[in-house]
Amino acid sequence: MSNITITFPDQSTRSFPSGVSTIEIAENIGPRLAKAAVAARINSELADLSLPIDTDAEIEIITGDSDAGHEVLLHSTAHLMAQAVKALFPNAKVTIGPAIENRFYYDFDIEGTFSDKDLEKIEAKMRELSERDFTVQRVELTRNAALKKFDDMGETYKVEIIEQIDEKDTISAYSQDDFIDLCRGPHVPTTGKIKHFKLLSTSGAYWRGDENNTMLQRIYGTVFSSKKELDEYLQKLEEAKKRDHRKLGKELDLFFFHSLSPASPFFTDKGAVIYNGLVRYMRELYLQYGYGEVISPQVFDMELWKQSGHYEMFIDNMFSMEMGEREFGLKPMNCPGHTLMYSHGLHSYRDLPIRMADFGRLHRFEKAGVLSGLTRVRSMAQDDAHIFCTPDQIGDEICDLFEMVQTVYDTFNFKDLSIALSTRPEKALGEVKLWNKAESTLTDVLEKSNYKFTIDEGEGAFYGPKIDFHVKDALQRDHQLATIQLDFVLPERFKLKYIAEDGSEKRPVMIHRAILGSLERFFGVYLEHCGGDFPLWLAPVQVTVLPVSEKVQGYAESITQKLNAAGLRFQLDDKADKIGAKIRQAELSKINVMLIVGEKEAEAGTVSVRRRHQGDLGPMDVAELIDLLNDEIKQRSS
RNA sequence: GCCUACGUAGCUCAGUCGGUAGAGCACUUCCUUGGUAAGGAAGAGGUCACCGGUUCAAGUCCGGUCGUAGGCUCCA
Repeated sequence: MSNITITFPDQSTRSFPSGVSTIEIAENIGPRLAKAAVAARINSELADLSLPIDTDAEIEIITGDSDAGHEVLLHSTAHLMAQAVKALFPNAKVTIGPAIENRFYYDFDIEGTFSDKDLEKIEAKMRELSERDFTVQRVELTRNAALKKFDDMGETYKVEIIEQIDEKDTISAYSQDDFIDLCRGPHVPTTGKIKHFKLLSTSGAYWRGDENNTMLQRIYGTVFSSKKELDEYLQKLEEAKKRDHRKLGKELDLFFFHSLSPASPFFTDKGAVIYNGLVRYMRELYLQYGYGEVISPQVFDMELWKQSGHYEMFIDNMFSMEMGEREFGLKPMNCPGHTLMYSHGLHSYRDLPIRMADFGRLHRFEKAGVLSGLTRVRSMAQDDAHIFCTPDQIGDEICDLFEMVQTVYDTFNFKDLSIALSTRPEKALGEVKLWNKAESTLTDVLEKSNYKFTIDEGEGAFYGPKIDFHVKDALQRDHQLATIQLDFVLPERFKLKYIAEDGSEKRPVMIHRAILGSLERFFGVYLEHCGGDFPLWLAPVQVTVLPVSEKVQGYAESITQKLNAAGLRFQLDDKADKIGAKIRQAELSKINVMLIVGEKEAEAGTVSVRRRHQGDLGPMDVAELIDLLNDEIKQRSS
């Protein structure tokens, strides 16, 4: 038998007999590597560890703790789960079971549904199947053989999938014990490699994601290469639950919902301080960047929405009302109203760009099933603005916007900005020519900027392409916040114009843009990001005065008068509680600054300062403290 | 909209086999006047989401409605 040369990622080479498998190579290198191995990469192609290699090749041994290995592990665990389900529910039909980020799922067509008890049983069965350590065997089939095999088994979904596989592609299946599943692979060599897994939840899911198809039963689960990683992941899920903005919103008394106005938040006085703080901050930036703020109507004759295209594209998401002869629509967006404001007067090219900001309340009738806390609501406001400009002003405007976005995200301590350009969707208004022009303008500006960006084909708004900004929060979750959308359609529909240098009438371009996005959603995302520990400038209660006993009530009141005069948001906790209880209460309410005043302080004319999560900072002069706090507020430090 | 789960005091949650409702925190009052994360006692607080059905009897069983939550493109 001849020998072949294997090249490793570090470029070292070794000779092996032809027909050697990656697992044999791994064993040759060391038993620990062989144990951790889940798959191989042979000449950059993912493959099973058992695949015989008969020519010179570059190989990489993939372990479960790498990204590629984790994906293999996730996918193999989905198979193990399918095997367990088929063992416990022989009538279940399998469909698909891919790996997704940190999790996997598998959709089954079964009579009835899976209960939590079923999940436990399935997980127990999976443990049993894992311990029996079956060999996972790859089989390659001809198209007809595959069709016959899965048809004989009654796996109609698999038959449907095989029918759609490209005739040129190899059809493969993987078996473990008596279970066989159509799959491209690769997979772990034996079921015993799958140890640290947990089933997470069940839900309904439509076959191929189409609500006209059969509803399948989906089970989500996760798996890691070590118990430590699994525990860390589960812990992260717990942490996310603790920081859930709905939970924090209730605990900190910031907002609530009522069934008589579904999905429409009520912000309490405390929540409104934060909400208005966000608005005030944006207004300051507007002043700096040359925006003018307007106030526009809430309700418009349907005529407007017909002209704008919303009637055609968005009516299912609009609140509407009939009043006598006329039909009105509650505005879901500000843009059509803004075109009316633009058209109210004549504009010279000298007036452009006009940057029209509006915090107007918007209503969108979102489907009941998609509503969620503050992140998906029916009543909201945006830090919305429309920029009316000439086509050659677009570049400068977008550069300014990039700068503004960066400033805002720095203020809120959001790192890891990523940018996506979304292009023309299937359901779109306007000529393809206009779309192409808009898309190439945005691509140009993006390429000139230093930002990295990806392209989301077909994800644009129906009136124009857009640039979306994503950030990562404190738990590394991705959120889309800012958006910049180019629009050549609305100006056309509303016949907007400006008088150009040569006296002719020209069509302006509209840029729709929001930096925080919806204030409601931003509120929720930021609440989770900061975990309820708001910076001083946004905190609903900035300072609380805690008298040690009733003897110093008068002195405590004199302190609150000074705080009041300094324009700070304060509280006085003059309940008959002991100081420890008052401090505990203030810490739980996440109040930034606690001022403890007792007889010592009253005599010296000072306050003892305690900052949230920091403990006792010692006595300080009140005037001095107020200066420090006002500085901190002015700088918006986080 | 569809699937599943849930809805009991302001909040967090018990409530077994169907027999008319409970705790802790918060609240009110009283005692305690204290020094950096919970002093003590008493009291008040409920149309068990809503509507209907079964039953001698429903928080509990059945049906419906409303609301809330997790999902519903991530190609075998």
